[in-house]
Amino acid sequence: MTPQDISPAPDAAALDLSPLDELVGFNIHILDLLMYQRFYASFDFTPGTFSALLAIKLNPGIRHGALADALMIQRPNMTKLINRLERAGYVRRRAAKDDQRSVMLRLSDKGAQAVEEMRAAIAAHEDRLTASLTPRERKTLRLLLRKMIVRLR
Amino acid sequence: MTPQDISPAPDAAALDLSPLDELVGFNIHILDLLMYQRFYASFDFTPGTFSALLAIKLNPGIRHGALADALMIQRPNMTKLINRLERAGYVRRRAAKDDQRSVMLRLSDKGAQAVEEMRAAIAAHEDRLTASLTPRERKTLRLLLRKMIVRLR
DNA sequence: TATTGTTATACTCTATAACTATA
DNA sequence: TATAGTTATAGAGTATAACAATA
Repeated sequence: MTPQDISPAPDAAALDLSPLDELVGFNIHILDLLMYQRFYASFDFTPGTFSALLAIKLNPGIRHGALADALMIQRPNMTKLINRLERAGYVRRRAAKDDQRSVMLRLSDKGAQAVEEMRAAIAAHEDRLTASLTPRERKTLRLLLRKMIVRLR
Repeated sequence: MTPQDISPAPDAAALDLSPLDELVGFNIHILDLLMYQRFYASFDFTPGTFSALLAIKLNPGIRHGALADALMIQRPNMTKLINRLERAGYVRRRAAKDDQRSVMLRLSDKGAQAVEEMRAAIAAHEDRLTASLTPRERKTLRLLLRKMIVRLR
């Protein structure tokens, strides 16, 4: 009989995950899951819907493919997302004048209004989620995340 | 004809995503996707496999449910993961003496050896992924991520 | 009656290949 | 021949409900 057979199994509070906690990748993943849970609990639209609408608003005429690349969504999946947004009356498709293969995206008035309402709600939500950080820490976090993203893109 | 109809559609390099880039949640999600891509390109095991094996190694006798909670994997999905690891000869299940419903998990010798090999490879991988940060920045990033996680858990 | 783990199943998200129409 | 977007489909990951065994 080894000491392992005697010592009681650790409960959730006493778990040792320290080597995992030191991995940036593990923490990024856990935090992504936590933030998604909060998002879905707070809104009746998805993060993808919001970011697509906002990106189209900021970049009217953006090409379908450029939007997919920016949000890291594959083109076939972006097609389905845009289909939903078009059926909901938020987004309009138009063929590009200079390249008939390309699809240019823009918001309808209804879409523009919807995204502004979302933005206000998202800003308040973001404040709640980052409440454990000071404004300076929030800025530092965004900066470090951006630095890694730019390098890995 | 509005100015939007005239101005060329922005290309990928000229996209304005600044309001999204200021959201911690958006950056966390993009970085999680990027790090997953790199992980899958570098290893023939999944992040979930590695973190489960390491957590069991660090906490021999950990309960099935406690492991699921720690890694934020639902119990039915954890069952499938442990099934695979048990079939591969890495993990052993044993009923807890004090509660016959509970399943205690521990690594086989083969599992313990496998996870040590993974750890070395993962450490080198983590170094490459965070190469854009100084050691001090890496520490700051982990600290800020942990701070948010502890609050949101 | 509640909890642990499992089973069965459905659902979402994502990935791959093939197709069209343009270039 | 290559590219943009679409379609169809398959696969992985995840979520939900119900069940058996135990508390």
